[in-house]
Amino acid sequence: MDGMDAPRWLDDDQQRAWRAYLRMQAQLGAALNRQLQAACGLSLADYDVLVHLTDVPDGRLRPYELQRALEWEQSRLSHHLSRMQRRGLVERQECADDGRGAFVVLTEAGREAITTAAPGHVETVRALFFDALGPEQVEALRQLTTQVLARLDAAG
Amino acid sequence: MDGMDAPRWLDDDQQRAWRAYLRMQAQLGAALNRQLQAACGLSLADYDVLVHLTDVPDGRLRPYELQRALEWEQSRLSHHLSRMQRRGLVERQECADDGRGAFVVLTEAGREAITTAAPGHVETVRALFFDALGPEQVEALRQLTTQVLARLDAAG
DNA sequence: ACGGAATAGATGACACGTCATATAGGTTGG
DNA sequence: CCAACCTATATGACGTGTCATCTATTCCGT
Repeated sequence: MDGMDAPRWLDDDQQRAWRAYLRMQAQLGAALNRQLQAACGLSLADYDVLVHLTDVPDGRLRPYELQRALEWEQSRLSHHLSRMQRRGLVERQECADDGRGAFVVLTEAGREAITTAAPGHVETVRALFFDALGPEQVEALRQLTTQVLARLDAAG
Repeated sequence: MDGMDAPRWLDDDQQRAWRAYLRMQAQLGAALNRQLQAACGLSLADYDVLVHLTDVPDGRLRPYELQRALEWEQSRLSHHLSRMQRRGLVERQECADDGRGAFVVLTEAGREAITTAAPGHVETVRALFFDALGPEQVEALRQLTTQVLARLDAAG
């Protein structure tokens, strides 16, 4: 799959685009993380977990459902839930239907954290990202990322 | 800076674009990391460090220069260099001019690793990313990421 | 009913990142 | 000259991510 013979490099336009993308990706992620951390002590990962739990009746999901929704590795989720449990953001419950299974449940503290966090986070995403772009650019980005995702899915 | 009153949510187009971006960002990064790891036991971070060292005469830089080039936190670089040193990819040398200072030097193993890794890595970037896009899309991406970067720099 | 395969989840080891702090050497105004 | 300060770098603690592996169930074909 790799041992190529004549390495085709990226052309100048591709280089520029790639570098800019990598820089933006790193800085944007860092900025969003800092904002969330400062505003309410959550990480982006915490935020994503809490959003998914909030979106569901009873704030309660099987870990494997959460895993598929987040597209995380199983052990990443398991470790992360342990840490969030330690901080009181979620709880684990046994699952009556399936002896192997469990439930992750949003606690009151968890629900409050995400409720507090969401407006500021969305505002930051807008301020740092969408406010810099016109609607055509947003559409172009959606289109282009979707195409790359299709490619990634195809590659497995 | 955050405690907004009436939270303005993202509109549907923005939501779609944002979700697609986050998904692509995560999956692309993971795929590139896996490829590098499988092909030559390097991480993306290793790769970036080695590229910068390769681009310079003697393969030798002061850590603070490397830090600014990579836009990494200082302690991240220091820790990472320690790990790379342990694996024999770089060495540390004392700096005669400045008693506090040091040099990071590419070892032979380091130079060989990056030489081996680069073609496959570039090929993967092309295969997973640029092959999915037309030239106008590449230009649109460059433009859009550059605008966001300007915004991020301004927010500092 | 049973034995093997698949599924749900947890865990330990270890790489990676960040924050706060430590150390030591330069720089400079008085 | 030297005290206050700034710069270069390292480190320890701790949160995060991955891989390999372990356990307990459930499922399924015979």
